[in-house]
Amino acid sequence: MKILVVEDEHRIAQAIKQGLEQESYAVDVCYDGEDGYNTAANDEYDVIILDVMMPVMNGFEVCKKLRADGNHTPILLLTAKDQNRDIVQGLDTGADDYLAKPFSFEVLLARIRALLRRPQDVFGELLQVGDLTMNPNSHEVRRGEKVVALSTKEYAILEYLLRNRGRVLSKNNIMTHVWDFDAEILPNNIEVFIAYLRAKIDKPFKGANLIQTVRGFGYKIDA
Amino acid sequence: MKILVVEDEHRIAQAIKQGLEQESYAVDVCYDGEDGYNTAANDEYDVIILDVMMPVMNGFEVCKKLRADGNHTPILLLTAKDQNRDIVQGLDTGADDYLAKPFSFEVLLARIRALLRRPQDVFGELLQVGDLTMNPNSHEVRRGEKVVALSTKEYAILEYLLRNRGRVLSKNNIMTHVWDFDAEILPNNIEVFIAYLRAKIDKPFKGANLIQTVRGFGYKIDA
DNA sequence: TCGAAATTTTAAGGTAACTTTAAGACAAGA
DNA sequence: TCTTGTCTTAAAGTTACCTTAAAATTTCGA
Repeated sequence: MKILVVEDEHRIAQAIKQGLEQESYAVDVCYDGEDGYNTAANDEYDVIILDVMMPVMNGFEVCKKLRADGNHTPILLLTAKDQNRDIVQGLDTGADDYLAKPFSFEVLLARIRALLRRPQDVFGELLQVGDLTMNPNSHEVRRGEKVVALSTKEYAILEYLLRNRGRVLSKNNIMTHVWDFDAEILPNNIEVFIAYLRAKIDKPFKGANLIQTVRGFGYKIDA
Repeated sequence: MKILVVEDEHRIAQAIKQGLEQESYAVDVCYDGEDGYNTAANDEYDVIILDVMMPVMNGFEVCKKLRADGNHTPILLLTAKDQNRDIVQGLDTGADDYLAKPFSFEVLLARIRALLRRPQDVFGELLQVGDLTMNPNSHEVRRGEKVVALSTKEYAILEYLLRNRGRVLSKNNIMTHVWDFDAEILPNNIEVFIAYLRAKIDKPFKGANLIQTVRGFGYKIDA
């Protein structure tokens, strides 16, 4: 899967590139609209991520031009928080989805997955460990038969753990994947959320505790 | 991408095979569980599609046996519509996803794509000496079948030894590699940790002692 | 738009696990 | 046998994590 990121802020562009590559996507980066347009026109990508505010040629223009060329690659627009009224315009230019900055990496990943998924895939994939299941489409989490209600952050952390089943994830990993790029939180915050998750998906059930602490390194989920 | 289909109903098996081949997957087919297990065990596949209801050996058994072998290939179970309550059991055996019959081909394709998107390298790297293994991703250390729990420092020292298998490492080497630059510890501290490690990975087991003292020089690990 | 409820964040105290130190016993080599 | 390096043991010191609760923030319905 090949993704093109067009974003003039190097720090953000690099963070996205690095994160996506860790998810084993192939990522190319362009730092302005014109370069982005040329790259997108010459190469085939599975998804294009376009920042709106950019020098030389903004995201809307790039998007419009690509569509005019008959290019149907799914496009995800990145907008600043207070540009919400521009979104309608953005989608009018032929973009498929948008995301307001700042956003967490997990949310970005989820949107990309959604764009890559075909419309027929109504039920989607199922993430599971032992008798714990998560349906990313319906957002439903179950332990055995019982449905478990999770808050946004709880859900995001659990999803991240499940998508890396068996692997130890540091608090830093969790922080950079679940929180906004520029968020600054205490490590203790992660501990608190892990405790919340355990209280909901482990403690009330007889079976093995799925969320495991690996002292000095982080946490992992495994049966 | 290579896919194994294990399904006793020839009509369905052939339909799946044909459809997947049109999507340019390489497809092998087995018509019963035992044959399926043997094929999966001998060949490397990217995804295994397993019918649950099968003669000789059912899908659950095949799945369980493959996982017991340490095979982590993504497995998609096919269940009959009214077997939903078996699903929990199915996922407990280590399957990654399931699909209730009858299903559309598009849904099957989407699920396969989802499975292929998963990070596969979670169980990739494995450090090994004799029957001692360390998985840096899951942080799991085993001697034979037995999982061994190590503290942070114990783990770090063992990892350093394993990455330099057969080479003699001085206490100073270990100190500078495992501790902070400015840490000041006694050489005796290393001896203590080596003793802890031996107590956990050598003493309780019949086989050869893996951690060896080289008097005057340091320690090495070797079979 | 306001207020209540839910969620997220911060903070502090407790605890078990881990690390370090120290001192005496032991073993190998001269 | 003596010296020196290593091993063992236990106690003291430290740290990472967990728990709890209150403060801050966000969400959402009236």
